[in-house]
Amino acid sequence: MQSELIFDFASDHVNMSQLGGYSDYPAVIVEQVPHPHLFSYTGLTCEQSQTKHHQQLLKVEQCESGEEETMETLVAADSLLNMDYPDTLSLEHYSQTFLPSLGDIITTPVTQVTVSAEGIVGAFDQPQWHSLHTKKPAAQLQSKKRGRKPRHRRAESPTPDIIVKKDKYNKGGNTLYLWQFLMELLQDRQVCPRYIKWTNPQAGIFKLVNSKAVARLWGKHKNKPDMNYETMGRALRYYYQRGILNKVEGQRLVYQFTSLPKDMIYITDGDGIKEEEDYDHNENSGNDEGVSDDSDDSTIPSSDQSVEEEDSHPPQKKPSFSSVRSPATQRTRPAPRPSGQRDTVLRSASTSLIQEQHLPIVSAEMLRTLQNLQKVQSLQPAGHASVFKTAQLLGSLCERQAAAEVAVDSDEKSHPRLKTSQVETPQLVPLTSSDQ
DNA sequence: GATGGCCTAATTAGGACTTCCGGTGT
DNA sequence: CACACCGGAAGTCCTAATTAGGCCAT
Repeated sequence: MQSELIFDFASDHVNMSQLGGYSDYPAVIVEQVPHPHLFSYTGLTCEQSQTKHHQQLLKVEQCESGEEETMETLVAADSLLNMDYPDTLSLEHYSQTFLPSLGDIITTPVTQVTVSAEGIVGAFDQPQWHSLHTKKPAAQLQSKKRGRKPRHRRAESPTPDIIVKKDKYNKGGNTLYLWQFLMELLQDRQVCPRYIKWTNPQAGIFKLVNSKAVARLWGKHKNKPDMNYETMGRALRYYYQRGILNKVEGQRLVYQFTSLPKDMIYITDGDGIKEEEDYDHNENSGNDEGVSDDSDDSTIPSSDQSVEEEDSHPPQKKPSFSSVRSPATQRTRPAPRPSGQRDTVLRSASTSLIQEQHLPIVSAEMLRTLQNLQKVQSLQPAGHASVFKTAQLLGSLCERQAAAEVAVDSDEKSHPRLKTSQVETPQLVPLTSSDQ
C-alpha cells in the first residue's frame, strides 16, 4: 500500500540507489508549517544546540503593537476557519505533504529511517517505540498463513504521551485523533491561547476558551460541517473511559490530559513564570468560569484570506503569546496509568538549531536534512541531482543561519527581547487530577 | 490436470468517533 | 432559559485483517 510509505529521508540505511530512476524525487519539501510542529518532527537534540543556546528552546518576539496583534489574530482566526486548516497540522500535514506525491512515484517499500546527528540509523525512533513493540505478543509476529487465525486486535490510538507520528498507529490514512488535534492546537499560536489554552501546563489542564470555534475546527478537519461542541464533547467524554482525558470538575470547558509528551511546546498567554505563579489563583478563583468566548462567529471573521497571506503576517508577535516554554516542574507520578495507556514513548527534547525566525519556511524534513547535511551530501547517489541541489541550498542556508546566529547572539546580549525558559523536562509526564 | 505462489478484490471486524437523546447541574 | 455536562444507544466512517478467486508457472 503506497500510503503506508513513510519517508523520513531515504530508504533503509539510505540506500538511495533503490530509488533509482526517479530523478525528480524530492529530498526536501520546503513549505510553511506552524512552527511548533517542527520541533515535534525535527529530531533535533538538545545537545546539538545547547552549546550555543543553553536556555532557549524557542525564541518568540513580542509584539510591539496592540493593533498588530488584533489584526493578526483576526486574520489568523479567519484563516483557521476558512482554510483547510487541519491539513496543516503536523500529522496530516506531513503525511499528506510528503507521502502522496511519493506514493505516486515509489513502488518499492521504504523503511522509515532517521538521519540523526550521530549518523544514519535504522528504523525511525526504534528505541522510542520499543516499549510499544515489546507489548505485542509474539504471536502477532508469526508469518501470514492461510486459514483462519484469531483476529488481531486493531491497534488502538496512541495515547498522549506517545510520539505522534505516522507509523503503525497512523498508517495510511489521515487519522488524527481528537486528542492529537487538541494538542496540536495547544501548540499552535494561531489558536492558542485564543481558542484553546493551557490553564496549568504542568498538570496538562487546558481550557476550550472558544469551544464552538474549536469544535468547528475539529469539524473542518473531520469534514463534518455540523460538528459542534456538543458532539465534540461527547468524543471528549469517551476519553475519560480510555484514560486519555479527565474532566476538571467545577470548571466549565476545562479538561486535563492524563499524560503529555515531555517536549510539548507550551504556549501560554503571559509570562511563563508569572503564569505559573498565577495559576493557583486562576484555578482557585475560578476566573476562567464564564469567560468563554463563545460568541463564536462574532469573534471569527470570515474572509478569504489565504494561508499564504496569513503566513506572510505570522501572528506570532503578540504580547500575550510571549511565553513558549517547556513545563518548569513537570512531575513524574507514581500513580498507575489507566489501562488504556501504553508505556511512555517520548520524543527526545528538541532544540533550536534553526532559529525561530527561520522556522516558518523550514519543514521538519528540511531541518532533519540540515542536521545531516554532510552525511547526505557524502552519499552522492547517482541520478538524484535535484536531491543534492536541494542539499546544497540547505547548506548555504545553514551557513547564513550560523552567521545570523552570531549577529543575534551579540544583539540579544544587549537587547534581550523575549521571555523564554527551557527547563529540564522529566522523562514521563503522567498527569493525575492531583496536579490540579 | 494438480499444485502452489502471487496478486487483487471483496468481506469482515473493530476502533474512533458522530449523532441523537434524556437527564442533571449551574 | 441557556449552556455545560453526562452517559447510553445506535450509526457512520475508515482501516487492517482475512478470505476467495483468478492468473500463472511448474
